[in-house]
Amino acid sequence: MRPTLIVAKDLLGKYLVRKVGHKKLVGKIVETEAYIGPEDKASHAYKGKITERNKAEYLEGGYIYIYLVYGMYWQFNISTGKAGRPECVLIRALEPISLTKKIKNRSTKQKVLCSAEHTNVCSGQISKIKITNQNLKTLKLANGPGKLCRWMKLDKSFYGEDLTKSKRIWLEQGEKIKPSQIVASKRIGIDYAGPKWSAKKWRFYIKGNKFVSKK
DNA sequence: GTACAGATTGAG
DNA sequence: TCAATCTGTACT
Repeated sequence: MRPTLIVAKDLLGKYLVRKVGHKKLVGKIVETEAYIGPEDKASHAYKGKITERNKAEYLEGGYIYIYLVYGMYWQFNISTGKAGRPECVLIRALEPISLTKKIKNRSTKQKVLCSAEHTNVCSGQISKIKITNQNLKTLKLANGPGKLCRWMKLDKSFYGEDLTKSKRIWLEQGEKIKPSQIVASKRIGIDYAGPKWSAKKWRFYIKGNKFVSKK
């Protein structure tokens, strides 16, 4: 079983695929955070706490731990480590891949304002397109942990599901991210855990990617 | 039983 | 800057 911090970095560039009806939503993982309980004060499993809400965090690696925050947003986590060890990786942002075909058709008449490239894997084809500022706005559907769950229609019904066996959500290899492209920084919104834990650079994102959540 | 903060977001 | 909205936890 691989260490959680390694998994958090390896997940960058992978494609998260969600099947809704006959349609597939595909998003490239561009931002993650590691939570390593029971030592980690920012973890829901701090001091080995187990509740109905967080018990999926104790599952062996590869299961879905999903929960509600602020009464309205779902947070999508993947459990890591051995069974009984409360460790997980929070997926914080996705770059929408499956939408670019639509965008591509529309962008032909628009001036290219942004030089960022975007990979299109619709219909199994891979091609690069230019992103305009307007397209960028349209594409920012999953640049935050709550937003990506809304986009992919993820909720409590996925609680404890095996990501390696599910027919409605799974991971694909995606793109190889070089270590030099990975930025490590402080985790977001956990200052209550105190300086020792909030200072840990356990948030990882792809350098320069336009779909990383703000800050 | 009641009070309250929280791994967020978007509108004003 | 703040409201929306709900669950676990720590109190009374």
